Amino acid sequence: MESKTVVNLLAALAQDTRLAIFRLLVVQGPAGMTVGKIGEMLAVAPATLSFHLKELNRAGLIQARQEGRFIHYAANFDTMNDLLRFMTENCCTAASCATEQENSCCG
Amino acid sequence: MESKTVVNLLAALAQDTRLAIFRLLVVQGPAGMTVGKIGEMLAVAPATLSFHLKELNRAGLIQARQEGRFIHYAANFDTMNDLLRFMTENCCTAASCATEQENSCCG
DNA sequence: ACAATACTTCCACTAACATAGAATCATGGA
DNA sequence: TCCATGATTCTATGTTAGTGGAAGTATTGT
Repeated sequence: MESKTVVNLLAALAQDTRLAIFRLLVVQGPAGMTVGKIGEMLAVAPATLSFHLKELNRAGLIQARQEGRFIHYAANFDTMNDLLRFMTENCCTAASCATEQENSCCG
Repeated sequence: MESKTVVNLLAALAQDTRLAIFRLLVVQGPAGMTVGKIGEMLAVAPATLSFHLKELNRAGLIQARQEGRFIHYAANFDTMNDLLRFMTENCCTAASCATEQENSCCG
């Protein structure tokens, strides 16, 4: 995973509303949640919500699935897993920090 | 770990120069590295470097140690560990993602 | 005390981000 | 076809972040 990609992923999550959206979608699992429902749960205006969903989608952290006139967004666990692996390997590996290296959350 | 803290930590790392600084310091271990040396390695102007070091320090990701007229900055592994734990527990926990939950990089 | 070195703060500028009302697009039902 | 609904895009506005030259602070050696 490239350093530039990592920065984009971190930037995507480094915002209150977006982190909240992502955490919400993680709980929902692959089924995801409609834009309207997300907006309702988090009390975010449609335009603002759309903006943040676009950001998360662009980063690859969530993915859209159209169903009729509803759009379901779901967390992309693979991307999150890659990010966590990078962070663990590159940001937490030193003499003082080499006890347990084997991490992995989603296989 | 609070959600607001997490956003601050992610924001601190979501920048090319800062991620590079942190990764560099992680490799150096507790001994850390002087500001001058960091600037030399990454080719960053003094004022810019100082700005980013301040940001990382404010987030709690690095810590300063004065030695004579040199200031050594070292990665704060505890903070990084807490962040990784939060991310694993809150951003990667769903039906489709509950295989191995036990992660931890620095004890 | 003076000069040199190591960093930081100040400042001004530019670019990027966040927000939301209004307009628009797309889908499904009457 | 027309309308209602779900979601996005357009547009405007305010805020925050990143950059680096110049000036300031702190420490060491002479």
